[in-house]
Amino acid sequence: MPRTKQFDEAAVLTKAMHLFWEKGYHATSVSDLVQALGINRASLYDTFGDKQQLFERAFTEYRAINRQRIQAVFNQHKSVRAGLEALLLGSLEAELSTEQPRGCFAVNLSTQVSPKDDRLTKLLFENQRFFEQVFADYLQKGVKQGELSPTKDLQELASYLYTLYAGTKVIARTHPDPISLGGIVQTGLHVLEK
Amino acid sequence: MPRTKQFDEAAVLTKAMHLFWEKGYHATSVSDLVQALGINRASLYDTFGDKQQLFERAFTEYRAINRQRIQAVFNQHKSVRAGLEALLLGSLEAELSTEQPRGCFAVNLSTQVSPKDDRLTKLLFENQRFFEQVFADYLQKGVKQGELSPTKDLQELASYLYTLYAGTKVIARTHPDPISLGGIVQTGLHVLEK
DNA sequence: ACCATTCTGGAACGATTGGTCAAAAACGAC
DNA sequence: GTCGTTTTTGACCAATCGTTCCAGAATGGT
Repeated sequence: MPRTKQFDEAAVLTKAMHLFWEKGYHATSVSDLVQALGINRASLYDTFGDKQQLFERAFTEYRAINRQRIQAVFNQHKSVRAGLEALLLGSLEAELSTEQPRGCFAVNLSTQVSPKDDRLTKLLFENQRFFEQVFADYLQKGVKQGELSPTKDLQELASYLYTLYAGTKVIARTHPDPISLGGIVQTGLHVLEK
Repeated sequence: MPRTKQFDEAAVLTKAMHLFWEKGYHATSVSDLVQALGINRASLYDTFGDKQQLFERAFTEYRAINRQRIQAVFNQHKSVRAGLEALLLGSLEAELSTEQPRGCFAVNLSTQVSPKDDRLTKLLFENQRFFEQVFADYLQKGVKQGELSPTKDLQELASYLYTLYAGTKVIARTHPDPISLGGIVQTGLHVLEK
């Protein structure tokens, strides 16, 4: 009966994601959001509830996008080593583009959330475990292909790769130098060798 | 003529450091500080200027302490590999103690500071470069001892080690599991092998 | 044309933010 | 003790925070 939605909710959510991603939760005010999203203050509260809920939806959105992106990169490469390189180096190129905030939303959040905040801490840990599993599955493919030695502890290797990923994301925020980061990735991936 | 200082400025600064370290800049209010430091609001402003200056002094304090700690660990171990293990694993034990905030103040700050904040970004990059140099010097010692192959690019290795350090500090914040982290460190240090 | 509903602009809410000020209390020198 | 200086104190400031509300403009279905 009534009128249709005026604004694209998904597009607005993406804008919110970028803001929170770049500035973090506390440094992003509702006024900042209203201005950046281009919708009215009341519409924001009507659509998303409150700041906290908007933040969580934005983060959830990020997780979905990031998951999709990583799996796409993996599927594009037959060689596991090449896939991991592409993931770590390809996302580094993204750091240099101005359209996207630097670093990884989830990694940023890990250092911003209080360890006492059980809800978000748990969410972050689940996120970490999920990506470790994605890494582990991908490594398993490498073993089957004969690219990786079957004697390796894949779970441990996967945890290590996530740590390496997080580390590169941290230093990419303050100094996204492709040359330096490229060397780091090459060094870090030496552990894949038999 | 005047009177002597009423409170221990260094001790107060340490408390401020812990607060900022744990909660970050924006999430720490001046009221939080006043309560935690045990001094009056006006005394805080009289002694440290404003919130920003207090934060920078607290971070500077952290850098000094952390630098001292790292160099002390290195000096305690003849083997470079053992020294690096002790640094990465030893500080992990610190994560479990409740007296100290989790993670690394500098790493946390890297993901919290806006890349547009030239002042702090530069400070963080200097901090990174400094530790990379400490790592490189230590690795050099390993080469002289015959522990490391002289063919290695020590600067690149040092950058990698800082990245590994940062990564472990990130995941230590949400899930400081010594077993998992121990495995990650062992895996990450395989790159030291000739 | 009308109604239902959604969005807009703005004002206003109490709470909290970072920061200030004048007065009082605490001290060292004499 | 008394004076002079400085720290400490608690009240206080304007600004901003997240949030709510409402009257009117805008729009789609019937």
